[in-house]
Amino acid sequence: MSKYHFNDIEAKWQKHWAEKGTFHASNNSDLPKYYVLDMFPYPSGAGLHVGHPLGYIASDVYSRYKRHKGFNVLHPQGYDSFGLPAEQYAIQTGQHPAQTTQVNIEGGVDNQGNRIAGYRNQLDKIGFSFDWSREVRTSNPEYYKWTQWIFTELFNAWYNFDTDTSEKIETLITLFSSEGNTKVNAACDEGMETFTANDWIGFSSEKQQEILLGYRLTYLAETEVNWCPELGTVLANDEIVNGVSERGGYAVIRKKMKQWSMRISAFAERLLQDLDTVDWSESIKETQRNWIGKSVGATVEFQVKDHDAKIPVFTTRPDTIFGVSFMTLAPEHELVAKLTTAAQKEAVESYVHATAKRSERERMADVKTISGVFTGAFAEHPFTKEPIQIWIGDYVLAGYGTGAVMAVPCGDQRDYDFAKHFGLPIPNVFEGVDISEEAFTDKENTVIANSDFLNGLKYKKAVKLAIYELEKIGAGEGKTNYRLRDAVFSRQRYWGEPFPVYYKNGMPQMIDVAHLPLELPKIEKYLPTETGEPPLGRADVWAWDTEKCSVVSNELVDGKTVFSLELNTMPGWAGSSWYFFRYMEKEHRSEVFASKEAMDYWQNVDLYIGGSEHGTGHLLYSRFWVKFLYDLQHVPVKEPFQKMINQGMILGESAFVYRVEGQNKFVSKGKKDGYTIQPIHADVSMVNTSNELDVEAFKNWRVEFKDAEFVTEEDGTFKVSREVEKMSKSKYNVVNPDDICDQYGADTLRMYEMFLGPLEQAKPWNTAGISGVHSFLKKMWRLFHGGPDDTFFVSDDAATKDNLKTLHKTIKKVEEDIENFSFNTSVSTFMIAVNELTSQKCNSREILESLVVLISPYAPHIAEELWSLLGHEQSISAVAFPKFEAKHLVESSKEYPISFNGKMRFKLELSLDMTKEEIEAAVMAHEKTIQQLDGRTPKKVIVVPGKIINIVG
RNA sequence: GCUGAAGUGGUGGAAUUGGUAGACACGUUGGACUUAAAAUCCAAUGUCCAUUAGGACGUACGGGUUCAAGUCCCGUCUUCAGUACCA
Repeated sequence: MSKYHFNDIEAKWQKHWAEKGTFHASNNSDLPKYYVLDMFPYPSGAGLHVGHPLGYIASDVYSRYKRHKGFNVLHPQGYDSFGLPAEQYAIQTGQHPAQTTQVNIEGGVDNQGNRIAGYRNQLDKIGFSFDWSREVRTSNPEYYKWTQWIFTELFNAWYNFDTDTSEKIETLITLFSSEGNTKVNAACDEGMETFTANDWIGFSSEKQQEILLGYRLTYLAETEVNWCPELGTVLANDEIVNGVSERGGYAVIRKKMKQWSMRISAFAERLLQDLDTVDWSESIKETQRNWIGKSVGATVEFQVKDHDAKIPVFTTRPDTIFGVSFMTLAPEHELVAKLTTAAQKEAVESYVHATAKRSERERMADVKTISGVFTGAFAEHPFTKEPIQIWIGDYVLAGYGTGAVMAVPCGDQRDYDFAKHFGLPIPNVFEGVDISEEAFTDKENTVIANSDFLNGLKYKKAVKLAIYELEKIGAGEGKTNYRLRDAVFSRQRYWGEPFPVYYKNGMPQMIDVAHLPLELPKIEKYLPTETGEPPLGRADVWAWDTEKCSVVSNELVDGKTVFSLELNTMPGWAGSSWYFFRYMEKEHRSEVFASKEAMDYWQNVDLYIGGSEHGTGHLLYSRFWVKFLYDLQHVPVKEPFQKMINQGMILGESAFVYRVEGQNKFVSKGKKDGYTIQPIHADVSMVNTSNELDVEAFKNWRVEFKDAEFVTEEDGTFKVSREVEKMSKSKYNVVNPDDICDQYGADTLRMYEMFLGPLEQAKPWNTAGISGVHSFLKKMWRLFHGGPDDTFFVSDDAATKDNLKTLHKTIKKVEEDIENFSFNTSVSTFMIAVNELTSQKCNSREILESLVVLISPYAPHIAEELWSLLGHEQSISAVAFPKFEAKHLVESSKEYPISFNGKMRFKLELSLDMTKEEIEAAVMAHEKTIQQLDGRTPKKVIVVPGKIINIVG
């Protein structure tokens, strides 16, 4: 073989790696461990486009590099295989989602006759060093058994704020029976009643269960949820974008439903603090901080006049307490109905009704409009005892803080606007500040005035004293508030994990791990039932027999030993919140979710690569579960992902043809002037690298284009215009990696994706540019094929000085680049190395062997092939990375740039042994210097040995 | 509005600590080889002026620090991403 037959080479080595299990990681190795993880994909029927593998290629380069560096590398892959598309496909076609999912992963033909390549086949073509023996699919019962188990563990736990850990529910029960709940500092539902030990012992079992539910880390509660009627399910906050569903863009309304929730809010402070312990980008940490939304301030209680009620509010500005001139409640606030006077009743009710009717989106759309109604009631200022009007207004959100605010118009712009609009007083509590135009919100320059004991104090001191005084009179206390809400965990869907829950007398009961997994039942249709129950409501065999410990027919439900099972399923993020532990275990997967030995060895993910779009969902939920599992000593780590890199999106270059408005006529890009045109997408596969459209193919693309007229350029070609957009099927700009592999090879694809630009940056894909990388690989191949008739040839002669210099500068640069995830620049470095070695006519074994190892993380197939041609029998994958030796880069002279006033004018080769004075003398004596100076005497000469010479004057 | 990131040739991008701006590629132009094509190779390619020698300008814009600024400082603009009546 003398030509570079990449297709043969790549198929050969991919087969070899699979057969030999080359990349299977060992769970007991003396080598240091390194765990590299990709965010696992949802296997959609559309298959991979060239944007998807970018992160996988980067992580694969790093994994292979780490193996060369002597690490035992775990680099697994799997599928986040529960999800909406498979279910919607099931609704349309009746095909079971499990079947669709399998075809999408393994390839085949779906029941609509579409040929599906299959994720696994597509991934295999790219030559990843994944350890497939540890594959995970979240929809496999063997896997979701443990997702269900974690759910039951959360159910059987509570959060103790005194020790700041999750504890077993038994410890809480013990506390309740010995001292009631008055001293317990736990995360619990709002408005939890207080009781003594005697009360507790006297409660019925149902009552006790109900109370415990208010403390459990996953709990059932009537909550106001984001209901999406089109999708027929509730959505979590992070599944809603701009007030509509992230998937499909459907309207979302507020609705009260009984739902499972996760008490993630208990972990808010730890989720925030531990961000400092991980090596993530500042922007993604910031996204998480915003989402957690910590704010420090105080709660203040306002006594309502003539009522036995207090209204608690949260404020970050207790220092402005004397600036309160009214209060505003959210229209949904529970006290509204009670407080409203008869005179205001009608106005208040119509306002409440009107806001309830508006969707989230409408409410967001006009934040500018100020609206509100006076309730007629008054509260009392805690210090001055002055009466304060109580209003309602939709600028106050029911879901944040206490759903009520103390309005300080002089210090808050929204309160200010509200006061101006309704003619309410605006007292000024700031010294020397003009508030006739707008509120004064700056904290730094605050000096408090007109505020009794706070007068003359600056912000920080005033806050402290205000809280102290509030606590003294029992009207408030210091308090930290978080924006992070508990996460709704129920979905009214079929294709998700069933809850391991049955109901006895209306109270939820967990199924013991010994009887898990609780597998999804078979149903005929994947739609909600006619009575509005979730799809599982259609199952006939969906009841739990507590004696047989198995699922039985619904007909057997008797309320004594056989009970109804939960009809909701878990959300998409359940399975992805712990999958990184599952990969660690390969031996006893049905017995444990991951063994202690495996977890002690692998610890956490050293490098996690994936998109930044999971900043608030997946990354927050998995951190929460890991902290919980850590508290119960199920896992040895507090954080799942030590270092994270977020790869940028690869964008597509869409092709547009211009259609003349109202006619079946298209004009080429250069001819469009004078026409009223409308751009439409053409499939990029019909356009060549010079932007010429294959007109015949275009005519055949759509029936309506068959007889279209085409106005071409002078040379007869028809040109499209290009625009960079997100890669998507609907924009006809998708490039399939399979095609690139067939045409140029996986090694070319891998190197080109790395060469495109910095990993974390968004960048457009341009197939035309791939030829540069491809010719580079061919050129490298030729370096090893300098024998007669281009046969393989390397010599055992000693390497020249130049050869060694090229090699070692390459080792140094490539090593630094990989460590810094600067993969694009190392591809350039390889090109420079091969260009140099080619012109040096290098065929030295010593040099070429090292070169092959250097490049093998990037282009593993060609590296394996050349390695075996060099006479090695073992795979190159574990060969030691070449060692950099600085001695080969030592220079005796330097070509100095000579600048005049900072501008480089000429270069001069000088010995590096020379002193500053000698250099200066040599430069000043040079004829070009004399010519440049033109008789002037320089004011100053800067000599930086080894760097530069600058002559000033 | 707030937060974060970024603005460099026709294009993707490089310049890791202030020290030769535009590495490495794509594209374009010209040439070699070939009956031809493909493949390969060679040369040119920031803009402007100049026949050459050479010169002026040049890293979003305006200032500043420095012998020297894409890089540091101040101000402005633009783009992208996240988030938003958060009290």
